[in-house]
Amino acid sequence: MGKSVDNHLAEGTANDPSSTLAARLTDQLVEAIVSGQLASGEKLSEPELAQRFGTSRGPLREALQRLEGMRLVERRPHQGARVAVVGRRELADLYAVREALEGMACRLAAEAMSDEAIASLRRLLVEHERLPEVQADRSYFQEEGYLDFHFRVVQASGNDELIAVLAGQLYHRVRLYRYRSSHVSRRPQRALKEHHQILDAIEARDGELAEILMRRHIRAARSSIEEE
Amino acid sequence: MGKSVDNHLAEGTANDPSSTLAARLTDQLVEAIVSGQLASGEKLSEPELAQRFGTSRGPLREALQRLEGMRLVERRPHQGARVAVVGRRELADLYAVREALEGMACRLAAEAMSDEAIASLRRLLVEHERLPEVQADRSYFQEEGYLDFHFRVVQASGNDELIAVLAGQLYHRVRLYRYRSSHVSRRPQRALKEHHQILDAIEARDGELAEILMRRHIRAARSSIEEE
DNA sequence: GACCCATGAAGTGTCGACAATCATGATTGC
DNA sequence: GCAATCATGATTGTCGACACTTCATGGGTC
Repeated sequence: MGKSVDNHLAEGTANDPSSTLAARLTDQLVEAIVSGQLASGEKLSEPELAQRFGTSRGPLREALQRLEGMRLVERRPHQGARVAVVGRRELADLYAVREALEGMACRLAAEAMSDEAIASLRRLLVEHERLPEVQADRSYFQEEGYLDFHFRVVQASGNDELIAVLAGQLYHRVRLYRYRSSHVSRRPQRALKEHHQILDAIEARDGELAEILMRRHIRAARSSIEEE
Repeated sequence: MGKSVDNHLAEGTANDPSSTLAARLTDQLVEAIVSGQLASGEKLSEPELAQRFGTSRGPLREALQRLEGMRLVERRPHQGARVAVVGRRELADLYAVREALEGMACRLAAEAMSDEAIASLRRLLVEHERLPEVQADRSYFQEEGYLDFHFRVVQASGNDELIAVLAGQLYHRVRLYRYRSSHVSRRPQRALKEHHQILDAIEARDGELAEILMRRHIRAARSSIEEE
C-alpha cells in the first residue's frame, strides 16, 4: 500500500496494538470502502461485518460512527448504514470547496512553510517523477501521491481548522470517488508539473501566486474528471 | 432557547421520542457544552455523565463520538474525553476558514437562492431589528440569531459539502467560543446592517459583491472579538 | 530525603444478551 | 385479482458485566 513513497493519508493506526480495536477497525473499513471492496451505496450489516472482521458489534458500531463523521457512510436510525454515494454532483461540490480551501492553504503555506519542509516536499515530487506509471504518462501513483502533495501543503498552512476539514473529511470523499470510478488521471505529467510550479511559488514566498496556481490546478483536475 | 425567533442551529431531535436515545443525548450534550454547563477543557467521565442523564454508557459513548466528530470534545484512547478548548488562536483559524467558505457561499447563494427564501430571510432580519437587545445596541440575540442568518445563506448555496462543513462542524465550535467567553457582540446594529447589505447583494444577484461584503463582515466580527 | 517499584482503585474498551423497531412475505377481506 | 393487514424474521438500539489500561497512593530501597 505505502510502497516506496510513504503515504500520509491512508493507514493511520492500522497495526498498532496499543491503540483500540475500534480505531483499527476504522482504518480497515476506510480501506475497504475506498478500495471499492465495499461498494458505493451498499448496505452495511453490523452482524455480518463484525463476523467478517472477527470482532463484536460494539467496536464495529464505533467504527461506523467515525466513518459517518468522515462522511464515508450514511446512517439512518433503525435502518442501518450505507456506504456513501459520491457521484458527479457531489464531486463538483467537493472540488468547489477544495478550490476555496486549498487556495487559502497555499497562501498561508507560502508564509509559514519551513525551508526544510519545502525541500522535503520537492524531493517527494522528484520521487514521483521517477515512478514508471508517471513516466509512461499513465497514472499518478493511483492518485494517492497526488493527494499526498496536497496534504503536505495543507499541513504546512498551520491552520488547524483547515487541516481538520480537509484531511478529516474532504480528502476521504475524494478518495472514495477516485477509486470507485477507477479513476486514473489522464494528465499525470501535467499535474506533476503544476505541483512543481505551486511549490516554486511557495518557495518564493509568493502567496498570491501560489493561491492562483493551486486554484487553477484544482479546476483543471475537476474538468479532467468531468470530461470523462 | 428558541424564543420567538426560530433557531435552525440548536436543538435538532431533542425531544423526538421516535429517534434514538443517543441522538437526544447528543443534543443535550451540545447544549450543555455550548452553554458552559460543561466547562471548556473539563474531563468528561462516562459513568458520571451516564448517571446524570439517566442512561447507560452505551448511548453516551455514541454521543461522545458524535461530539468528537463535531470537534466539540477530544477523545484520547484509554484516557477519556475532554471538552474542546477554543481559544483565541483556534478562533482566528476558525474565522479565516469561515471567511473563505462563507464568501464562496454568498457567491453561490446569489445565483441559487430562491426569491421566497430571500424574502423570508429579509423578514427574519426585520424581526431581529425589533428585538430589545438589538434596539439597545446591547447584543444580537445571544449571537444565535447572528449565526442563523449565516446558516440560511450557507444553505441557500446549494453546495452540500459546504453545508456539511460549516453547519456540521465550524458553527458548533464558533458557538462554543461565543458562550464560553460569554461573548456579546459590541456591534449588533452594525452587524445587522451588514447582514442587510449582504442580502441586498444576493437579491440583486451580484455574487461578486455579496462575497466581498461577507468576507469583510466576517473579518470585522473577528477584529471585534480580538480587540476584547 | 529522593527516587523507584508495587499495589490498588477508577475508568475505558470490549463483549454477549435482551428489547424495540423495521422489512418481508403470507393471509385475509373486499 | 388486488389491496390492506398481520405475523414472522432479521437488524438495530440499549443494557449490564467483565477485562485491560491508566493513574494515584503507599511502601521500600539507595
